[in-house]
Amino acid sequence: MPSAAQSPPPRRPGSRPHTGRARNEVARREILDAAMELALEDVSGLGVEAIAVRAGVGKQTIYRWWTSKYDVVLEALLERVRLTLSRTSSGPLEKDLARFLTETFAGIGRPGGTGPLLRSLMAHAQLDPGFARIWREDFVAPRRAALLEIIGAAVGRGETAPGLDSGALVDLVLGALWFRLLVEHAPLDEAAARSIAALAARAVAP
Amino acid sequence: MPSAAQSPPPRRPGSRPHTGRARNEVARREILDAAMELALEDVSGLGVEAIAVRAGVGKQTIYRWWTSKYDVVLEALLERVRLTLSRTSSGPLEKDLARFLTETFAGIGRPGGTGPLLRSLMAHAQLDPGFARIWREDFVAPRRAALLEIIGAAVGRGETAPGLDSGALVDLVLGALWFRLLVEHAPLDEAAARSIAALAARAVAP
Amino acid sequence: MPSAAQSPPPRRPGSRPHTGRARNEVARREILDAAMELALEDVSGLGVEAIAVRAGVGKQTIYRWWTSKYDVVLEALLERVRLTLSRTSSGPLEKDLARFLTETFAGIGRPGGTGPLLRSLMAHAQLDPGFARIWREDFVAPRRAALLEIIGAAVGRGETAPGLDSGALVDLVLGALWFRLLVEHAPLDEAAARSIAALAARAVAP
Amino acid sequence: MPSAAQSPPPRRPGSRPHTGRARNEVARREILDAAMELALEDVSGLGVEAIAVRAGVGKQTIYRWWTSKYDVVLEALLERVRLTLSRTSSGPLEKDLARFLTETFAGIGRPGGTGPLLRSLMAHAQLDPGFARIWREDFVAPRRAALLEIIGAAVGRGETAPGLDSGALVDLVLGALWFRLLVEHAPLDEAAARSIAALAARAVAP
DNA sequence: ATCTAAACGAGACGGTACGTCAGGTCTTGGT
DNA sequence: ACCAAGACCTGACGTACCGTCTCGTTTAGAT
Repeated sequence: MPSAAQSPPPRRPGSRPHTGRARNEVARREILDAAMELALEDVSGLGVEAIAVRAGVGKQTIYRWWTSKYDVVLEALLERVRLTLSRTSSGPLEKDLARFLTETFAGIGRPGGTGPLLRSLMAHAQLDPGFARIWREDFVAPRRAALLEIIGAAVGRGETAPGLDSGALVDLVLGALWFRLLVEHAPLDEAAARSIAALAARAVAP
Repeated sequence: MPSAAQSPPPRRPGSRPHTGRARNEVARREILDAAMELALEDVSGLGVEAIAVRAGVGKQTIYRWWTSKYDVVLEALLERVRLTLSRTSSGPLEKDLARFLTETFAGIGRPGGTGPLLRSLMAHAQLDPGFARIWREDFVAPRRAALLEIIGAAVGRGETAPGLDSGALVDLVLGALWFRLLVEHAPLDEAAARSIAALAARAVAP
Repeated sequence: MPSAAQSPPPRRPGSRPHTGRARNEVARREILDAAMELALEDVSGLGVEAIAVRAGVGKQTIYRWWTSKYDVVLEALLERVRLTLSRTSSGPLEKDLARFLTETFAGIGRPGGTGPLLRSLMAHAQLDPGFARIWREDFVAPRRAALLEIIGAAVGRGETAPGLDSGALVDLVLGALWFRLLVEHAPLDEAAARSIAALAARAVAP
Repeated sequence: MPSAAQSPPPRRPGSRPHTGRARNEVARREILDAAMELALEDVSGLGVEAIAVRAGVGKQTIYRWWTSKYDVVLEALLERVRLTLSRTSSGPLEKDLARFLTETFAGIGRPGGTGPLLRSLMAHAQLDPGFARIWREDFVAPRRAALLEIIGAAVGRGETAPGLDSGALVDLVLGALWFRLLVEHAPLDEAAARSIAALAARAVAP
């Protein structure tokens, strides 16, 4: 089940302006909301059929605009967390990292939080290369970029040793986060955030 | 599809010595081998039916001893990598870590390596809580333990700062590994191993 | 495996005119034809899977409209023999009965005839009360009615003694037919038809 | 699932008198009793596994002596009804027939009677030619013979017309019985017995 | 005001894999 | 050699969900 593009289907710009009935924005909203609701209630109960029924929509209306249920959920997720990325980096690095992680953990771990959803999407990315691409580019990459920005600011403030491999550091931090989320061998609480932030800060200290 | 226990079903030791036909060890081997073969060839083409056919075995014989195809593959994987864990830690820490990561990356990335299989199992653990448990306990935990041992040796050699949160460090290192494996945004090569090892070693240096 | 209703699922007439894709009549035909073919070739090789494959149809499409393979075959049989019932009764009774039996025996005994199929359906009716009902009502009852009509005509012509229990006579005649078909201790040939017709005619003669 | 021989497995008479442990007659009884119990309780719940469990016996012990569960049940049935055949024929024919039918109907229709069992065996005979043979020879044939004897006595008493096809008459009578048992469109009560007997007697009257 | 192409709710369709079930055979260790 | 237990192979079953394909209806923009 390859998945390739997201929401708006490819429409060559120069073709014809438009004809026929316009897309029903209400249906789009209903679908996204239904998908997110179902995902938060019980990820395993998420299916195109279920989304369609809850949204009061035909299955084809979903397949017309998305290539799979995961594309739907990802789009819903992206809308929901669009403004969540706090990029303020007032320094020092350890504090910025701790804040970043604490905020992220909060959004994930809160009851009704996005944790199960994120896990499910990451899981699907392992099975569907097409989805893996948009998952990587639209969800993971921005979060890596946000962390890179925080680290870059620290570099600018001269808080770091020279020759730092920022990319690797980002992977250490985000990796720890995801690893704990996916394996559930340790909690994602504030203590964890502080521990990880402290280690990461020490790793780059001059 | 909940998954709970692994291969040998719970048989209280004191109950009865045994009666009836004994388990066919050949069949067990054939099943595990078939599962591993199929998984390495094409993880997505892995199904109970396919395993049964290739192993020359009835489906029921698989369901009698395992709860899902993932239990089978996990057991096969565990047998295959049982002795892979190199726990030698001659120090210094950075070198030990680099070796650990390099070896691990090699087993994963080699053509015909276990990378796709690991990804698929990690993915399934997100969907099946029962499998998640045995995955965590039988596969992930031993690898965390191996790393903890390496770090513990470094502590013993006095290479580390006091007050180190070893668990968090393990999660940074393994997390980075898994994060790159799952998201595929960066290669798992020797340079990556060295980068990660260097950062980790710095993070704990006194 | 209870079986309850036949082909068209109950749709209350006043509810809704219809929505969604209409039933595919071609598929219906293919299924019935495939079922009948398979049944005539080898009743024991009849299975939902086989029907589906030969009809070029998904199994679900069969289960959507019928409750079991026997419902399918019965419907196919009913279509095939719909007009087989010769109800002409020119008298005298013995001749009419002989003709009725001869024709029936021919349809049953002919190579590629419905004999094995009828036996299989009668057998299944013993195991599935739901199927027994439609079998009785849709297949057996019409044949009893046809015989009753023949006998009724003879009564009208004054060929019979008063106080005749027509139902019992029908059961004697059809019973003899089925008994021989099911037990196979004696042939179903024209001589048999004449013997049975003669005895039945004598039984009701004034 | 062809079924061929009944209880005692083919043992060439001249071979060896006997060696090894003797057949466990208790097990045989337990098996037959368990089979009959299950058959009378709920024919559909009858299976080799179930019989074995209730008899406290291994499945193999059943398959060693019988070829299928139906052979078992048939043997149990034959033991149970061995002496049921009342062959007294004091005349006149109509009365003898009525008595024969009434007694048979009673054994079948009584709650806990053999009706469902007979139906199930007749059904199985349609699916298994091997069983059909022993069913015909060991169960049906004796009952036909009993009726033939009754009719033969009537012939001897000069109650019948010349040129009577006794076989056909038997099939009319037993056929009516079986037809009503298998299709259940009419009761098997005393009135039915009298109706059938009356018609049959008239059919052969001089 | 009409025409027309597209979107829509509904739901039937072909397909794949699943997990279950019963039948009949084979093997173990004990009697 | 028999037995109870129970693992084994086989093959069909009925279910679930997927993604596609009609239906007949609705709606917006072009004419």
